[in-house]
Amino acid sequence: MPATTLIPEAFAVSADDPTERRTAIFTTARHLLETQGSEGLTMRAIAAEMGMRAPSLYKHITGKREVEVALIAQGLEEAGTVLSTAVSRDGEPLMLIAEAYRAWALAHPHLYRLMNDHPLPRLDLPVGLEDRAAAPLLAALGGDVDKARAAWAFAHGMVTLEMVDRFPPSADLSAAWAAGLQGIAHVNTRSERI
Amino acid sequence: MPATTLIPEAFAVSADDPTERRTAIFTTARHLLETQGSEGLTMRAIAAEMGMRAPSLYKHITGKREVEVALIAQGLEEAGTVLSTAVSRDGEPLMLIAEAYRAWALAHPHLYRLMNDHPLPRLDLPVGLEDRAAAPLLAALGGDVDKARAAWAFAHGMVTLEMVDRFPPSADLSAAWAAGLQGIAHVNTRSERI
DNA sequence: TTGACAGGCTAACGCTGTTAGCCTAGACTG
DNA sequence: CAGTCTAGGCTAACAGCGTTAGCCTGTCAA
Repeated sequence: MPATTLIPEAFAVSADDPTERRTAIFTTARHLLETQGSEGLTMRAIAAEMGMRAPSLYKHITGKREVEVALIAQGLEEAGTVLSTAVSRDGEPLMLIAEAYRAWALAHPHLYRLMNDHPLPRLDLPVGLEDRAAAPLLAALGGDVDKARAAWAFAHGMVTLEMVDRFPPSADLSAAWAAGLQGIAHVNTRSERI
Repeated sequence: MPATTLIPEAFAVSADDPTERRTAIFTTARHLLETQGSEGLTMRAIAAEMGMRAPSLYKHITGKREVEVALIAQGLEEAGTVLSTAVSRDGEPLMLIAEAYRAWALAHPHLYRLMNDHPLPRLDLPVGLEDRAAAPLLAALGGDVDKARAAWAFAHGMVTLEMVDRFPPSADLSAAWAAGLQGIAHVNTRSERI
């Protein structure tokens, strides 16, 4: 339903473009998720925020899952960008990545959980998106995938445990981060495996 | 309602003890959680499994949260025991703990998630339970709390990422575990902080 | 002018946790 | 022994969830 069929649909983003309503749904959903958490992300709430009723959303999307997948893709995109930007600054790449990872996760805890608490909808995600988000970390560790996985798991663990308030208020988290990152960065993975 | 008031309630665990029905509810809930996951853990399902209706459960418990808290306490207790037992075997304590942690988590993924995806209900948990579960790891790292937190976060991250199928099937997880644990065990936390 | 249809709407279904209120069998008391 | 109390079942119902069916209306094309 572009105004004119001369313009291919993919480029016909105009005021009454059908994808605009979808985008608005995703934007509203993102706002709800960030401000109210996953419990506040309901179809009725999205619709209400847009001045309509929940069933009408289904004229534009197939279901709630599609909204979640869109937010997950958004999150991966943003996280990848944030990490790429981080390594371009002055300092030790691994530390810069870790700081950026933690900061982004804690700034968007609900989105982070939505992204990481369940298997990725890989079939519905842009190809390469997952790898793109992981690339800076892998590069910072010299392409050592074992170290990269260990560092990722460590960061993910630190962030999620912090989110669920699992460390005592007195805990020196900087020290824990340092212990984990330095250890993983400096260990000789080759010799360990012989 | 003990048969005789001569016996203090806390010790009057008999066939018609009111706590028995509660225990049965928790046992049923545990079974449902393990076999069907958290989605299968519904009040109606628990009741059905016990041959009754959901509202009747509320004669014995205050709500679903109490069931969850009981399962979380159960899980912490079991995990603590498993880790304590692990270090008593032959081998490097940290490795033994890691293997036991991973094995237990993967054997009870739904319970593990229930325990770790949200803040602990500390006020409703037996005192010392949390510390008891953490003690073996802290001991294995010579009482270094920073290393212990790092190792815990690493293990938690590895396990949760594995659970949500985040590593490619080709990933050598043993190598990633080794990289993380060796690194954290051998890093000099003191010098890092100066 | 007429027909198609995009995109709203209401009603409703089955699910969730939970509450209110009823009923009955057994136990305890006068 | 009769009467009362109550533990512990029950049904009905509520609000909220995602979702579907079916209706209606304004806009646009032929």
